[in-house]
Amino acid sequence: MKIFSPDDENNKKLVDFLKKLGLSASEIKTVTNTEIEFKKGENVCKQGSFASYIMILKEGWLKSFVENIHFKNTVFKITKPFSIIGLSCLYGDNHYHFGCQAIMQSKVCLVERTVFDDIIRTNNKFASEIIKMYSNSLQNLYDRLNSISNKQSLSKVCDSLIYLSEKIFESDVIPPVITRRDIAELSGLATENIVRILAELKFANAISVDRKEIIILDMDMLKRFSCFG
Amino acid sequence: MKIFSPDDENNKKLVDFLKKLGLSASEIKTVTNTEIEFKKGENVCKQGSFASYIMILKEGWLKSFVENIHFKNTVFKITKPFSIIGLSCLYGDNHYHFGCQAIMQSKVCLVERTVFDDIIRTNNKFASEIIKMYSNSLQNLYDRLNSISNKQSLSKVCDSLIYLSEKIFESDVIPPVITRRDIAELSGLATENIVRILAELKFANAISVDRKEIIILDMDMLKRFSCFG
DNA sequence: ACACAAAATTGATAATTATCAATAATTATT
DNA sequence: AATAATTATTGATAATTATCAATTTTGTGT
Repeated sequence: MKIFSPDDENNKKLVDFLKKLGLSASEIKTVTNTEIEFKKGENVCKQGSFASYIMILKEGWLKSFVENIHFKNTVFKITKPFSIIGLSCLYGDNHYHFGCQAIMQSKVCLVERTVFDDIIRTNNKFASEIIKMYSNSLQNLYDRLNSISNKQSLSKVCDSLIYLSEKIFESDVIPPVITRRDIAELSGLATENIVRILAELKFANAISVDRKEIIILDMDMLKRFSCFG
Repeated sequence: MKIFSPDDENNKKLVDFLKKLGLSASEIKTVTNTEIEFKKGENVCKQGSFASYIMILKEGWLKSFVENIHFKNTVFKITKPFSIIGLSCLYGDNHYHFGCQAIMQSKVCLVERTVFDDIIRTNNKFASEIIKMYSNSLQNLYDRLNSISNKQSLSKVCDSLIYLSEKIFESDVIPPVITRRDIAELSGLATENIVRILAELKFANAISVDRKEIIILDMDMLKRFSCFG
């Protein structure tokens, strides 16, 4: 799978994405006006800080997480192009309730919250598409919460692998951009446990591992482990 | 605080609530048309089942949770009148990703998903209010996830008490309708732990306990414990 | 008020997962 | 290509929380 596309091709894809959401040419211009680049590891937004922007990921990969004061993170979403980040801040208490970090070099369009809000209020089709995203975000969060809160470590890791494969990369291959630590944070476990459980899954022929790349060989097995709890 | 109101007063409050969301008189009639009563402990919706309805809680109290196959539940929300349940099912895969149960006798208005969707598409003010609810739901879920995934038991219980006091009952008093088990499910812990931790908090004079009623005496202390992780 | 059922409580123990420490492998930098 | 820095891996141990069993308290229905 291609993780990186040249800029012009990427621009076109972004515009296509926004068109499908029902934005007009001028609205597209507005929301793609400000583009910021983030290096791997940089914070895209910081939990607790004032939420000025809604963001659109144009290029690269991000992870979104909740963090406690001891900097233990739980990742609830891996974000691929083209996705909108920060919808939960559109209304409410105006602060980010999560943090977001680039897991590789990424480009993000910043849209002022008020601008985004104006478009929603005047563009019905767009509002409707945004509501779909909210629905999906909630469903994803329920699934993550269920995995992290109600299951044991093997099932949690299987859930993370299924999530990455089916929802994010849409491939049997989970590329090296995802580290053991990312999987740990996604599963709510310590990194050392991930290593051990991946070794078990490899031994059971459910996955193969080549350096940091993970290939899912037996999705049914992962799903059985996931269900077992 | 009053948990139960006579029917006529309640009808008026429900209509007021819906008016504030921007619904017209005829729309209000549509969404309050079908009213169902649930006994304490009854399922209002079942995780995994087909999502036909969006629901409006008219009277009583509900808890929403994610459940695994061994019936271990994690509660992520206590619902009071007047709240909308099931917005996450408005689009997406058409199944409930959570379960919902009455924790006391409750009355719920059922609104067909398609009907709800139609109103959103035609009523801008309502759509905007619904988006606010989505934002709040996401923010609440991030907070719950952070508590359940990143903290230790004392902090988790404090978070649950703070949530119940500030967001749900808007009072220092957490009434007996909330059981030890509810707090356990809300905190992602076993009931026995809740008993022990409540005893600790009582000993520290952070709360007082009279049978099932919990009174918060020192909210600052709870918040310090919550932050500590 | 009585009997039954449900919920809360307490103590003891087991299971699970995190942490720590040390090393190996991989990736990034000069 | 060499070196530094990060990430992955392994084993041993500690900490946390769940589970189990027994008892008490509280709530419900007749």
